[in-house]
Amino acid sequence: MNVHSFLLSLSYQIKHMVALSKSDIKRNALINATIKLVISNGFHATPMSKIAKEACISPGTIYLYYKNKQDLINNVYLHVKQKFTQAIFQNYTNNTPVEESFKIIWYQIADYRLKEVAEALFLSHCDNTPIIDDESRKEGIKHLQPLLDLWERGQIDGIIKKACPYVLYAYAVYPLAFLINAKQRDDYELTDESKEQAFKMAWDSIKITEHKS
Amino acid sequence: MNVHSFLLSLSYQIKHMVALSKSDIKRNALINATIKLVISNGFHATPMSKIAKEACISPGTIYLYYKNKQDLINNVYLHVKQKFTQAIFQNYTNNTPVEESFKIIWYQIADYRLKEVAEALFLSHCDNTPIIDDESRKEGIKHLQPLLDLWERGQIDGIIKKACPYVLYAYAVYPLAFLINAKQRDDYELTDESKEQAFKMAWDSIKITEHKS
DNA sequence: TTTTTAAAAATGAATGTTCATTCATTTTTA
DNA sequence: TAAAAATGAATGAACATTCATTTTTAAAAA
Repeated sequence: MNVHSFLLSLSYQIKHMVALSKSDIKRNALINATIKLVISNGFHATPMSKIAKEACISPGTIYLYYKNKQDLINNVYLHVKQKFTQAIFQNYTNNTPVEESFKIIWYQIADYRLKEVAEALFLSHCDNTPIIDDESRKEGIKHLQPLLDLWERGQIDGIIKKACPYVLYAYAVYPLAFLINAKQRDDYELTDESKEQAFKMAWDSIKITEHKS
Repeated sequence: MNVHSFLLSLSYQIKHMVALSKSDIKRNALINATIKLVISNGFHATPMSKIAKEACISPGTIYLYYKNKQDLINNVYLHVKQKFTQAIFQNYTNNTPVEESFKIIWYQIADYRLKEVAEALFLSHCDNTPIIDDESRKEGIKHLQPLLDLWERGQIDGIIKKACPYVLYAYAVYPLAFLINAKQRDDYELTDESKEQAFKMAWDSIKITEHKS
């Protein structure tokens, strides 16, 4: 590849990046503004005008991207949910032993929530509140399938308790949301050590306990 | 006790009940209306006029009982929180063995949430949302002290893991909130059997695992 | 017991503000 | 230079809160 064609392809790539960005930059700014304001004020207490200001665009522009306020929040929810599930399954392959797989996914969840605190709070907010349409909410749950499959595999192997996915999720994953919330609101600190401890507790709760013979 | 004095005391009691009720009936109607509407619409999407209508009083009357909308929600939150903690510790005495004590309290929590579904959803809503003032929120946490003390006792006895109260709470109590939410929203059913299973998972997560010798 | 009366409680229409959404105009793009 | 994108002031609806008026209460007087 000579210099000329390299520069040509580079300029094309940059142009293409910019072209992609055009509206995507705005869309991202909008999403982040929504998340930020919703977690600190609540959805209905956050005016569109403030979201617009935070995203450095005009209120009218929001309506070029989303039909209305409800459509905005549904889409932001789905976007975050997708990013979340994308992040947590990235290192997972389904031929790894169950406990190790679970550990990998669990740590991905913990690390995602610790890194993307705002998004984590936003998800908690949406999941405990009637602001999201039922349809979008159902859509958001689907993405967890690989984890449910993993649990089923564990159950077949006699490693994981025969509880339904809701119960397993409640003990193995949901507590993390509480810890992140506490970390934000109170003075609780989630160190590497307590993360390890929290994982052990998650695993202890869903694994089948071996009895002393 | 003769008939006369019986009737006298009865009329006194009724009068006293009615006397107590006067504003208490309204206050209760107001609280229940708020809970009902907040869990189905969210706080900021619930107008005072609707709360008033649901409680069968006039919008203006609310302001005789509460300073403003924020004051109303703070008070409802504290009221429910108090009722909750009152309910869950009612059979607890601190000279019962740790595991049994925990089981008693845990089942009280589960049963309260199953019976008072609206209140349970309301608490989830408030605890994951910025609608409650920090001050009221802090006030609401205090009431859990007996449970924290129990855990400390368990830690001293070497029965319960040496995790901080936040972590213990996240695994031993918080998952119940998820299960109740799921029960409401989805088709998940919480039977006596799965309740037992959930308790076992809660206990398995916080107890110290004995190693095979 | 019935009537009177002043205080307390409750009412709901009116007020002023906030906000979602629109659209005529301006700016940017290619 | 025409089409596309963005703007932000204007509109109308919704809502929290107020307060002049009405209703209820219960104690005092008849």
